[in-house]
Amino acid sequence: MRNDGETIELIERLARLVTNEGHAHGMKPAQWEALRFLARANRFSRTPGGLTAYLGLTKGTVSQTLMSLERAGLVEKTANPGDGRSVRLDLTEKGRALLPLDGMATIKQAFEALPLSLRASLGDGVAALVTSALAARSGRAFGICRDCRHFAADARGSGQHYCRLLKQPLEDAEAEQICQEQEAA
Amino acid sequence: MRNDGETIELIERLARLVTNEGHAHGMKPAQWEALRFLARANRFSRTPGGLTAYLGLTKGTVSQTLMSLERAGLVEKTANPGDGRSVRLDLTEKGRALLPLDGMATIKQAFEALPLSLRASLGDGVAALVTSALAARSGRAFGICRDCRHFAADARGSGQHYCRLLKQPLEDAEAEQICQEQEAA
DNA sequence: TCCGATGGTATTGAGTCGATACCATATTGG
DNA sequence: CCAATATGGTATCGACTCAATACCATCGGA
Repeated sequence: MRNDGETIELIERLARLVTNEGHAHGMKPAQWEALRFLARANRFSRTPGGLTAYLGLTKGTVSQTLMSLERAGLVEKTANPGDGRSVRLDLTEKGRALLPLDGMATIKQAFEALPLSLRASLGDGVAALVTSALAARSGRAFGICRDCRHFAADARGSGQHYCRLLKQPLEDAEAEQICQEQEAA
Repeated sequence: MRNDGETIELIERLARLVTNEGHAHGMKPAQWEALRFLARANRFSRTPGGLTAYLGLTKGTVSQTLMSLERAGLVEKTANPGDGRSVRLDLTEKGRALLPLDGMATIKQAFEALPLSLRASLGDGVAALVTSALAARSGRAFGICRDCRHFAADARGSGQHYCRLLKQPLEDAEAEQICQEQEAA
Protein backbone atom coordinates (compact mmCIF):
# COMPACT_ATOMS: atom_id res chain seq x y z
CA MET A 1 0.00 0.00 0.00
CA ARG A 2 0.87 3.65 -0.14
CA ASN A 3 2.87 4.94 2.80
CA ASP A 4 3.16 8.56 4.01
CA GLY A 5 6.32 9.26 2.04
CA GLU A 6 4.65 8.30 -1.20
CA THR A 7 1.73 10.59 -0.48
CA ILE A 8 4.11 13.48 0.13
CA GLU A 9 5.76 12.76 -3.23
CA LEU A 10 2.35 12.83 -4.87
CA ILE A 11 1.60 16.19 -3.27
CA GLU A 12 4.88 17.57 -4.61
CA ARG A 13 4.00 16.22 -8.00
CA LEU A 14 0.52 17.72 -7.90
CA ALA A 15 2.03 21.08 -6.99
CA ARG A 16 4.32 20.85 -10.00
CA LEU A 17 1.41 19.93 -12.27
CA VAL A 18 -0.60 22.91 -11.02
CA THR A 19 2.38 25.20 -11.61
CA ASN A 20 2.89 23.81 -15.11
CA GLU A 21 -0.74 24.50 -16.01
CA GLY A 22 0.05 28.13 -15.35
CA HIS A 23 1.66 28.62 -18.75
CA ALA A 24 -1.62 28.52 -20.65
CA HIS A 25 -2.23 31.27 -23.19
CA GLY A 26 1.18 32.87 -22.98
CA MET A 27 0.78 33.83 -19.34
CA LYS A 28 2.88 32.83 -16.34
CA PRO A 29 1.85 30.91 -13.23
CA ALA A 30 2.14 33.95 -10.97
CA GLN A 31 0.01 35.98 -13.36
CA TRP A 32 -2.77 33.39 -13.34
CA GLU A 33 -2.67 33.27 -9.57
CA ALA A 34 -3.08 37.02 -9.40
CA LEU A 35 -5.94 36.92 -11.91
CA ARG A 36 -7.77 34.22 -9.97
CA PHE A 37 -7.29 36.07 -6.72
CA LEU A 38 -8.67 39.31 -8.12
CA ALA A 39 -11.71 37.43 -9.40
CA ARG A 40 -12.44 36.01 -5.95
CA ALA A 41 -11.44 38.70 -3.45
CA ASN A 42 -13.68 41.42 -2.05
CA ARG A 43 -12.98 45.13 -2.34
CA PHE A 44 -11.19 45.24 1.03
CA SER A 45 -8.66 42.65 -0.10
CA ARG A 46 -8.20 43.50 -3.77
CA THR A 47 -4.96 45.44 -3.26
CA PRO A 48 -1.26 44.74 -3.83
CA GLY A 49 -0.94 44.10 -0.10
CA GLY A 50 -3.84 41.65 -0.11
CA LEU A 51 -2.36 39.68 -2.98
CA THR A 52 1.04 39.71 -1.27
CA ALA A 53 -0.44 38.18 1.88
CA TYR A 54 -2.42 35.63 -0.14
CA LEU A 55 0.57 34.39 -2.14
CA GLY A 56 3.06 34.63 0.71
CA LEU A 57 5.57 36.54 -1.41
CA THR A 58 7.33 39.87 -0.89
CA LYS A 59 5.57 43.05 -1.90
CA GLY A 60 8.24 43.95 -4.46
CA THR A 61 7.69 40.71 -6.34
CA VAL A 62 3.93 41.14 -6.38
CA SER A 63 4.28 44.75 -7.48
CA GLN A 64 6.15 43.59 -10.58
CA THR A 65 3.64 40.91 -11.48
CA LEU A 66 0.87 43.48 -11.18
CA MET A 67 2.74 45.88 -13.41
CA SER A 68 3.05 43.23 -16.11
CA LEU A 69 -0.70 42.53 -15.85
CA GLU A 70 -1.46 46.23 -16.06
CA ARG A 71 0.76 46.59 -19.13
CA ALA A 72 -1.15 43.71 -20.70
CA GLY A 73 -4.43 45.49 -20.00
CA LEU A 74 -5.79 42.76 -17.73
CA VAL A 75 -5.82 44.72 -14.48
CA GLU A 76 -6.69 48.32 -13.58
CA LYS A 77 -5.40 50.33 -10.65
CA THR A 78 -7.41 53.12 -9.12
CA ALA A 79 -6.62 55.28 -6.13
CA ASN A 80 -8.23 54.11 -2.93
CA PRO A 81 -10.53 56.84 -1.61
CA GLY A 82 -9.93 57.14 2.11
CA ASP A 83 -6.29 56.03 2.05
CA GLY A 84 -3.96 57.82 -0.29
CA ARG A 85 -1.27 55.15 0.02
CA SER A 86 -3.41 52.25 -1.04
CA VAL A 87 -4.38 51.09 -4.52
CA ARG A 88 -7.59 49.38 -5.58
CA LEU A 89 -7.17 46.56 -8.13
CA ASP A 90 -9.83 45.45 -10.58
CA LEU A 91 -9.90 43.04 -13.48
CA THR A 92 -10.66 44.70 -16.80
CA GLU A 93 -13.13 43.16 -19.22
CA LYS A 94 -10.17 41.65 -21.03
CA GLY A 95 -8.89 40.16 -17.78
CA ARG A 96 -12.26 38.74 -16.91
CA ALA A 97 -12.58 37.20 -20.38
CA LEU A 98 -9.37 35.27 -19.78
CA LEU A 99 -10.57 33.50 -16.64
CA PRO A 100 -12.41 30.62 -18.31
CA LEU A 101 -9.23 29.73 -20.22
CA ASP A 102 -7.40 28.99 -16.98
CA GLY A 103 -5.33 25.82 -17.26
CA MET A 104 -6.55 24.79 -13.81
CA ALA A 105 -9.67 23.68 -15.66
CA THR A 106 -7.84 20.44 -16.47
CA ILE A 107 -7.26 19.71 -12.81
CA LYS A 108 -10.77 20.78 -12.00
CA GLN A 109 -12.18 18.27 -14.48
CA ALA A 110 -10.06 15.51 -13.01
CA PHE A 111 -11.35 16.45 -9.59
CA GLU A 112 -14.98 16.48 -10.65
CA ALA A 113 -14.59 13.00 -12.10
CA LEU A 114 -13.83 11.61 -8.63
CA PRO A 115 -16.55 9.91 -6.60
CA LEU A 116 -18.40 12.22 -4.22
CA SER A 117 -17.03 10.75 -1.02
CA LEU A 118 -13.45 10.96 -2.26
CA ARG A 119 -14.00 14.59 -3.28
CA ALA A 120 -15.22 15.35 0.21
CA SER A 121 -12.34 13.71 2.03
CA LEU A 122 -9.81 15.15 -0.41
CA GLY A 123 -11.26 18.56 0.40
CA ASP A 124 -11.00 17.88 4.14
CA GLY A 125 -7.42 16.68 3.84
CA VAL A 126 -6.23 19.57 1.71
CA ALA A 127 -8.02 22.04 3.97
CA ALA A 128 -6.28 20.60 7.02
CA LEU A 129 -2.88 20.71 5.30
CA VAL A 130 -3.34 24.29 4.13
CA THR A 131 -4.55 25.42 7.52
CA SER A 132 -1.62 24.01 9.42
CA ALA A 133 0.99 25.02 6.83
CA LEU A 134 -0.47 28.51 6.91
CA ALA A 135 -0.35 28.57 10.70
CA ALA A 136 3.32 27.53 10.62
CA ARG A 137 4.19 30.62 8.61
CA SER A 138 1.52 32.79 10.25
CA GLY A 139 -0.35 33.32 7.00
CA ARG A 140 -3.97 34.40 6.74
CA ALA A 141 -6.78 32.04 5.86
CA PHE A 142 -8.54 34.23 3.26
CA GLY A 143 -11.77 32.39 3.91
CA ILE A 144 -15.20 33.33 2.64
CA CYS A 145 -16.84 36.44 4.12
CA ARG A 146 -20.08 34.74 5.18
CA ASP A 147 -18.11 32.23 7.30
CA CYS A 148 -16.40 35.00 9.27
CA ARG A 149 -16.98 35.83 12.88
CA HIS A 150 -17.29 39.52 11.96
CA PHE A 151 -20.05 38.85 9.45
CA ALA A 152 -23.55 39.93 10.47
CA ALA A 153 -26.15 38.46 8.16
CA ASP A 154 -29.10 40.61 7.27
CA ALA A 155 -32.08 39.19 9.05
CA ARG A 156 -34.80 40.98 7.13
CA GLY A 157 -33.83 39.89 3.64
CA SER A 158 -32.99 43.32 2.30
CA GLY A 159 -29.84 41.87 0.75
CA GLN A 160 -27.65 44.07 2.94
CA HIS A 161 -25.25 42.44 5.38
CA TYR A 162 -22.65 44.05 7.60
CA CYS A 163 -18.99 43.64 8.59
CA ARG A 164 -18.54 44.34 12.28
CA LEU A 165 -14.76 44.62 11.94
CA LEU A 166 -14.60 47.12 9.07
CA LYS A 167 -17.96 48.67 9.98
CA GLN A 168 -19.12 48.49 6.37
CA PRO A 169 -22.35 47.33 4.73
CA LEU A 170 -21.96 44.31 2.44
CA GLU A 171 -23.85 43.43 -0.71
CA ASP A 172 -25.28 39.96 -1.03
CA ALA A 173 -22.68 38.92 -3.62
CA GLU A 174 -19.82 40.14 -1.44
CA ALA A 175 -20.72 37.64 1.26
CA GLU A 176 -19.41 34.90 -1.07
CA GLN A 177 -16.03 36.53 -1.75
CA ILE A 178 -12.78 35.86 0.05
CA CYS A 179 -11.40 38.39 2.51
CA GLN A 180 -8.06 39.27 3.99
CA GLU A 181 -9.58 39.80 7.43
CA GLN A 182 -11.67 36.66 7.55
CA GLU A 183 -11.57 34.63 10.77
CA ALA A 184 -13.56 31.43 11.11
CA ALA A 185 -16.76 31.93 13.11
CA MET B 1 -20.16 23.31 3.52
CA ARG B 2 -17.24 23.26 1.15
CA ASN B 3 -18.15 23.05 -2.53
CA ASP B 4 -15.95 21.86 -5.40
CA GLY B 5 -14.77 25.35 -6.29
CA GLU B 6 -13.49 25.93 -2.78
CA THR B 7 -11.55 22.70 -2.85
CA ILE B 8 -9.92 23.69 -6.13
CA GLU B 9 -8.90 26.99 -4.55
CA LEU B 10 -7.37 25.10 -1.64
CA ILE B 11 -5.42 22.91 -4.06
CA GLU B 12 -4.05 26.02 -5.78
CA ARG B 13 -3.14 27.42 -2.42
CA LEU B 14 -1.42 24.22 -1.35
CA ALA B 15 0.57 24.24 -4.59
CA ARG B 16 1.72 27.78 -3.83
CA LEU B 17 2.68 26.82 -0.28
CA VAL B 18 4.73 23.89 -1.57
CA THR B 19 6.46 26.15 -4.07
CA ASN B 20 7.21 28.74 -1.40
CA GLU B 21 8.82 26.10 0.82
CA GLY B 22 11.30 25.62 -2.02
CA HIS B 23 13.33 28.68 -1.04
CA ALA B 24 14.82 27.05 2.03
CA HIS B 25 18.60 27.35 2.48
CA GLY B 26 19.20 29.69 -0.42
CA MET B 27 18.04 27.20 -3.01
CA LYS B 28 15.20 27.48 -5.54
CA PRO B 29 12.09 25.35 -5.84
CA ALA B 30 13.25 23.74 -9.08
CA GLN B 31 16.58 22.86 -7.48
CA TRP B 32 14.90 21.14 -4.54
CA GLU B 33 12.68 19.20 -6.90
CA ALA B 34 15.71 18.00 -8.82
CA LEU B 35 17.48 17.04 -5.62
CA ARG B 36 14.51 15.06 -4.33
CA PHE B 37 14.12 13.32 -7.66
CA LEU B 38 17.77 12.28 -7.76
CA ALA B 39 17.43 10.88 -4.25
CA ARG B 40 14.46 8.72 -5.26
CA ALA B 41 15.12 7.64 -8.87
CA ASN B 42 16.92 4.48 -9.97
CA ARG B 43 19.99 4.44 -12.19
CA PHE B 44 17.91 4.07 -15.37
CA SER B 45 16.01 7.26 -14.64
CA ARG B 46 18.68 9.43 -13.04
CA THR B 47 19.46 11.40 -16.22
CA PRO B 48 18.61 14.89 -17.53
CA GLY B 49 15.98 13.26 -19.73
CA GLY B 50 14.44 11.43 -16.79
CA LEU B 51 14.20 14.58 -14.73
CA THR B 52 12.73 16.42 -17.71
CA ALA B 53 9.96 13.84 -18.04
CA TYR B 54 9.33 13.86 -14.29
CA LEU B 55 8.95 17.62 -14.02
CA GLY B 56 7.16 18.06 -17.34
CA LEU B 57 9.50 20.87 -18.43
CA THR B 58 11.64 21.34 -21.53
CA LYS B 59 15.08 19.79 -21.64
CA GLY B 60 16.80 23.15 -21.99
CA THR B 61 15.30 24.37 -18.75
CA VAL B 62 16.27 21.24 -16.86
CA SER B 63 19.77 21.37 -18.30
CA GLN B 64 20.23 24.82 -16.75
CA THR B 65 18.96 23.80 -13.35
CA LEU B 66 21.33 20.84 -13.39
CA MET B 67 24.24 23.08 -14.32
CA SER B 68 23.52 25.31 -11.35
CA LEU B 69 23.41 22.28 -9.04
CA GLU B 70 26.67 21.00 -10.50
CA ARG B 71 28.31 24.39 -10.01
CA ALA B 72 27.14 24.29 -6.38
CA GLY B 73 28.73 20.85 -5.97
CA LEU B 74 25.47 19.09 -5.16
CA VAL B 75 25.26 16.90 -8.26
CA GLU B 76 27.83 14.97 -10.29
CA LYS B 77 27.63 14.04 -13.95
CA THR B 78 29.38 10.98 -15.31
CA ALA B 79 29.37 9.56 -18.82
CA ASN B 80 26.89 6.77 -19.33
CA PRO B 81 28.75 3.62 -20.37
CA GLY B 82 26.79 2.07 -23.19
CA ASP B 83 25.38 5.31 -24.61
CA GLY B 84 27.79 8.12 -25.38
CA ARG B 85 24.99 10.68 -25.61
CA SER B 86 23.56 10.09 -22.19
CA VAL B 87 24.68 11.41 -18.82
CA ARG B 88 24.37 9.72 -15.43
CA LEU B 89 23.44 12.00 -12.53
CA ASP B 90 24.32 11.38 -8.89
CA LEU B 91 23.99 13.38 -5.70
CA THR B 92 27.30 14.21 -4.09
CA GLU B 93 27.79 13.81 -0.36
CA LYS B 94 27.09 17.52 -0.04
CA GLY B 95 23.88 17.12 -2.02
CA ARG B 96 22.75 14.19 0.09
CA ALA B 97 23.48 16.12 3.28
CA LEU B 98 21.08 18.84 2.15
CA LEU B 99 18.08 16.53 1.79
CA PRO B 100 16.94 16.53 5.44
CA LEU B 101 16.79 20.34 5.35
CA ASP B 102 14.09 20.26 2.70
CA GLY B 103 11.33 22.78 3.42
CA MET B 104 8.76 20.14 2.50
CA ALA B 105 9.37 18.85 6.00
CA THR B 106 6.88 21.45 7.25
CA ILE B 107 4.15 20.10 5.00
CA LYS B 108 5.14 16.58 5.88
CA GLN B 109 4.70 17.30 9.58
CA ALA B 110 1.30 18.81 8.96
CA PHE B 111 0.37 15.70 7.02
CA GLU B 112 1.55 13.32 9.69
CA ALA B 113 -0.54 15.14 12.27
CA LEU B 114 -3.72 14.18 10.42
CA PRO B 115 -5.81 11.23 11.56
CA LEU B 116 -4.94 7.97 9.86
CA SER B 117 -8.15 7.66 7.88
CA LEU B 118 -7.86 11.20 6.55
CA ARG B 119 -4.24 10.52 5.53
CA ALA B 120 -5.37 7.49 3.59
CA SER B 121 -8.18 9.19 1.73
CA LEU B 122 -6.06 12.28 1.08
CA GLY B 123 -3.50 9.93 -0.47
CA ASP B 124 -6.18 8.27 -2.60
CA GLY B 125 -7.56 11.61 -3.76
CA VAL B 126 -4.20 13.12 -4.63
CA ALA B 127 -3.16 9.92 -6.40
CA ALA B 128 -6.30 10.00 -8.51
CA LEU B 129 -5.80 13.67 -9.38
CA VAL B 130 -2.16 13.18 -10.32
CA THR B 131 -2.93 10.11 -12.41
CA SER B 132 -5.60 11.78 -14.46
CA ALA B 133 -3.77 15.10 -14.82
CA LEU B 134 -0.72 13.13 -15.96
CA ALA B 135 -2.80 11.17 -18.45
CA ALA B 136 -4.20 14.41 -19.89
CA ARG B 137 -0.70 15.57 -20.75
CA SER B 138 0.60 12.06 -21.50
CA GLY B 139 3.11 12.16 -18.68
CA ARG B 140 4.74 9.13 -17.11
CA ALA B 141 3.75 7.78 -13.72
CA PHE B 142 7.26 7.30 -12.28
CA GLY B 143 5.93 4.68 -9.91
CA ILE B 144 7.95 2.37 -7.70
CA CYS B 145 9.90 -0.41 -9.40
CA ARG B 146 8.47 -3.26 -7.35
CA ASP B 147 4.92 -2.29 -8.43
CA CYS B 148 5.80 -2.53 -12.13
CA ARG B 149 4.59 -5.15 -14.54
CA HIS B 150 8.15 -5.65 -15.78
CA PHE B 151 9.44 -6.41 -12.30
CA ALA B 152 10.32 -10.04 -11.58
CA ALA B 153 10.81 -10.62 -7.87
CA ASP B 154 13.54 -12.99 -6.84
CA ALA B 155 11.89 -16.11 -5.56
CA ARG B 156 14.86 -17.66 -3.82
CA GLY B 157 15.75 -14.75 -1.53
CA SER B 158 19.17 -14.03 -3.01
CA GLY B 159 18.33 -10.34 -2.99
CA GLN B 160 18.53 -10.18 -6.78
CA HIS B 161 15.47 -9.20 -8.79
CA TYR B 162 15.12 -8.60 -12.52
CA CYS B 163 13.64 -6.07 -14.94
CA ARG B 164 12.09 -7.85 -17.89
CA LEU B 165 11.90 -4.64 -19.93
CA LEU B 166 15.51 -3.47 -19.56
CA LYS B 167 16.80 -7.03 -19.10
CA GLN B 168 18.85 -5.99 -16.09
CA PRO B 169 19.33 -7.49 -12.64
CA LEU B 170 18.10 -5.31 -9.77
CA GLU B 171 19.43 -4.98 -6.25
CA ASP B 172 17.02 -5.23 -3.38
CA ALA B 173 17.18 -1.50 -2.63
CA GLU B 174 16.51 -0.62 -6.26
CA ALA B 175 13.11 -2.27 -6.09
CA GLU B 176 11.97 0.62 -3.88
CA GLN B 177 13.14 3.41 -6.20
CA ILE B 178 11.05 5.24 -8.78
CA CYS B 179 11.52 4.51 -12.47
CA GLN B 180 10.88 6.26 -15.75
CA GLU B 181 9.65 3.04 -17.35
CA GLN B 182 7.35 1.92 -14.56
CA GLU B 183 3.90 0.68 -15.57
CA ALA B 184 1.43 -0.46 -12.94
CA ALA B 185 1.25 -4.25 -12.69
C1' DT C 1 3.89 68.30 14.83
C1' DC C 2 7.08 65.01 14.84
C1' DC C 3 7.85 59.98 14.26
C1' DG C 4 7.19 55.45 13.46
C1' DA C 5 4.22 52.29 10.92
C1' DT C 6 2.08 51.14 6.59
C1' DG C 7 1.23 50.62 1.39
C1' DG C 8 3.69 50.76 -2.77
C1' DT C 9 7.38 51.32 -6.24
C1' DA C 10 12.36 51.02 -8.16
C1' DT C 11 16.47 48.47 -8.82
C1' DT C 12 19.60 44.68 -8.81
C1' DG C 13 21.16 39.96 -9.33
C1' DA C 14 20.41 34.97 -9.55
C1' DG C 15 17.30 31.68 -11.22
C1' DT C 16 13.30 29.82 -14.15
C1' DC C 17 11.23 28.81 -18.27
C1' DG C 18 9.99 28.06 -23.35
C1' DA C 19 11.76 28.44 -27.88
C1' DT C 20 15.07 27.82 -31.07
C1' DA C 21 19.27 26.37 -32.74
C1' DC C 22 22.76 23.36 -32.48
C1' DC C 23 26.03 19.16 -31.67
C1' DA C 24 27.32 14.32 -30.96
C1' DT C 25 26.00 9.78 -30.73
C1' DA C 26 22.76 6.07 -31.72
C1' DT C 27 19.57 3.53 -34.89
C1' DT C 28 17.37 2.31 -38.95
C1' DG C 29 16.61 1.33 -43.81
C1' DG C 30 18.28 0.63 -48.22
C1' DC D 1 28.03 -0.07 -45.06
C1' DC D 2 26.41 4.26 -45.14
C1' DA D 3 23.10 7.91 -45.62
C1' DA D 4 18.89 9.71 -43.26
C1' DT D 5 16.76 10.23 -39.08
C1' DA D 6 16.00 9.98 -34.15
C1' DT D 7 17.62 10.83 -29.58
C1' DG D 8 20.11 12.94 -25.42
C1' DG D 9 22.13 17.14 -24.20
C1' DT D 10 23.92 21.89 -24.36
C1' DA D 11 23.96 27.04 -25.74
C1' DT D 12 21.66 31.30 -26.15
C1' DC D 13 17.88 34.60 -25.92
C1' DG D 14 14.14 37.22 -23.90
C1' DA D 15 10.43 37.64 -20.66
C1' DC D 16 9.31 36.66 -16.13
C1' DT D 17 9.96 35.36 -10.99
C1' DC D 18 11.69 36.18 -6.70
C1' DA D 19 14.19 38.09 -2.49
C1' DA D 20 16.60 41.87 -0.80
C1' DT D 21 17.39 46.51 -0.32
C1' DA D 22 16.46 51.13 -0.75
C1' DC D 23 13.28 54.44 -1.20
C1' DC D 24 8.89 57.53 -1.16
C1' DA D 25 4.30 59.07 0.26
C1' DT D 26 0.63 58.90 3.40
C1' DC D 27 -1.37 57.70 7.68
C1' DG D 28 -1.85 57.56 12.74
C1' DG D 29 -0.73 58.37 17.25
C1' DA D 30 1.93 60.62 21.16
